Amino acid sequence: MDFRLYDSIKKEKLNFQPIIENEVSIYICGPTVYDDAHLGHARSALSFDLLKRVLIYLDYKVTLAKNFTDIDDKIINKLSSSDITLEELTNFYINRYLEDMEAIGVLRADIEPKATESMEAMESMINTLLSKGYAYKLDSGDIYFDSTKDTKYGSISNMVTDDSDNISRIESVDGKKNPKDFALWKACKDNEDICFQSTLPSGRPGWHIECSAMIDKHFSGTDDYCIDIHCGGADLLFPHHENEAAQTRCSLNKEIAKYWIHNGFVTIDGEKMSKSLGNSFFLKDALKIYDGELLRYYLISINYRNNFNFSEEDLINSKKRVDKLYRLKKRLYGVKIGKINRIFKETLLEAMCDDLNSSKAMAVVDDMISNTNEYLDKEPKNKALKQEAQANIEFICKLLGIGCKDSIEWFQQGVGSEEKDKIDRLINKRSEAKKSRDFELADSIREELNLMGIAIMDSADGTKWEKI
RNA sequence: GGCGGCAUAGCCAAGUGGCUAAGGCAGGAGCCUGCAAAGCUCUGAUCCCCGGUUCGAAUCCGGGUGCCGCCUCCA
Repeated sequence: MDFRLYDSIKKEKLNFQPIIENEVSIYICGPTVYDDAHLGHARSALSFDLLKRVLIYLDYKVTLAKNFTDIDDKIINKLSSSDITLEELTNFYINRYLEDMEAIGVLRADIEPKATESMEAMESMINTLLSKGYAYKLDSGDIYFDSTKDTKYGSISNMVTDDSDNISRIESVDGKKNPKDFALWKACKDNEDICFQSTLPSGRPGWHIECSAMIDKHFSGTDDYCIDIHCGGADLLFPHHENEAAQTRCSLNKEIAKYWIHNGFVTIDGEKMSKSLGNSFFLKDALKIYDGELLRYYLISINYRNNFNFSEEDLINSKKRVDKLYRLKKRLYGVKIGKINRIFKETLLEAMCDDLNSSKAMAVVDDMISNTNEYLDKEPKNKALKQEAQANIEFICKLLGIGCKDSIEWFQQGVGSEEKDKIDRLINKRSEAKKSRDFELADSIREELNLMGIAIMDSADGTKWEKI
């Protein structure tokens, strides 16, 4: 099955052809770890999690790296107002990030490089750029990349304008040759700076060099490309990815990646979620209210390239949709996993192979759910059908990361054991009332449960309940 | 100012030249049910506006309008 993905540099859907047969190398620009992950981080991680899952099902040997930027001005700023060390701070947020991502079902990366553990690789790349004349050192010790020396600079973002207004918006640095030049290395300004010692002046790396160096360190690639797919948020396209590409091209004489994919933003009230706007919705806060799998479902319900306008109302509507999957799963409770429906599997995979069309994939899932329910309405005891449906749901879980939980627990989240006992007692009481045709009492018990936030539904195998 | 993206039913959202424009939520009707709920069935849009290309366009081109993003750290 062909896998097509939209390359955001070439701006077209391409048939994926790995640089090395049967293998896929993926690099994702990960977070700068100075604060908790927000929904934007979640969406980015989820988009590329789907990418990894699909490629695994296409039988590729996937190696996915996602870095942690653990040295950066923002981290240093945060450090100045506390007593902890850089490592303590960044480890704290790395762990928080990993916990949050696990809660929404993001598979761990195969490689999780940290900038501070890649200093030699950065030093080496900067020295190469200096010796080849692509970089220059200022009196301050800062080292800059000379963007005019790279003839392909601008090929990633198409941002090679030199209008005066643009120039005025870039922080002026004495000695910087061109407005688009960027720092490869920042020398220490005073004793309070966090500095790394090497053959370079005492200092710390610029942001862009990290990714180029880490990719070179962890992937061997081919003569033409370092890796297959480079991923990141759309906001990284310029200047970050342009600069990464330039550094790699000029130091290693090859392109950093064959394909580039970028996820759209999460917006709130139509505006991009960001620290500066103060409209961040932290994942950990969302997880206090909503189940991780529900957040996952909601965030992948539209295609990864679109902007995603977050709304709690839409999230709650998504819950109703996931509930349908779990009601079917509940209907199959205790049935063994059988043989998957081949057409369903292919249709679902095919949707995902079309540039990760998760929206279409969910329509395929919905179709499977209603078909299965329809057949089960007619033949409630068809065991083979139930086993097949179990297998279908198992596949949905593996490919999309949805429907993986226990169906009873899904509907009983947040209900304590004491409350469960009470619910069971009331349901028993109601069943007896029903048996003696005392519908008035039965209905009043149902109303009582309703007020407790519990919905009940009578079925052939007894009364079931759900937390509303 | 430069570069880029988006505009599809009340809402969310697929769709990248061609059968009746996916799917979900909400709404309406029905089946089922003691009544409900759940489940199932049926039910809604000519795709922001104008012009063009084409036998044929939501889909391509040109011009508008509106919204968003990048150009400074950002997933």
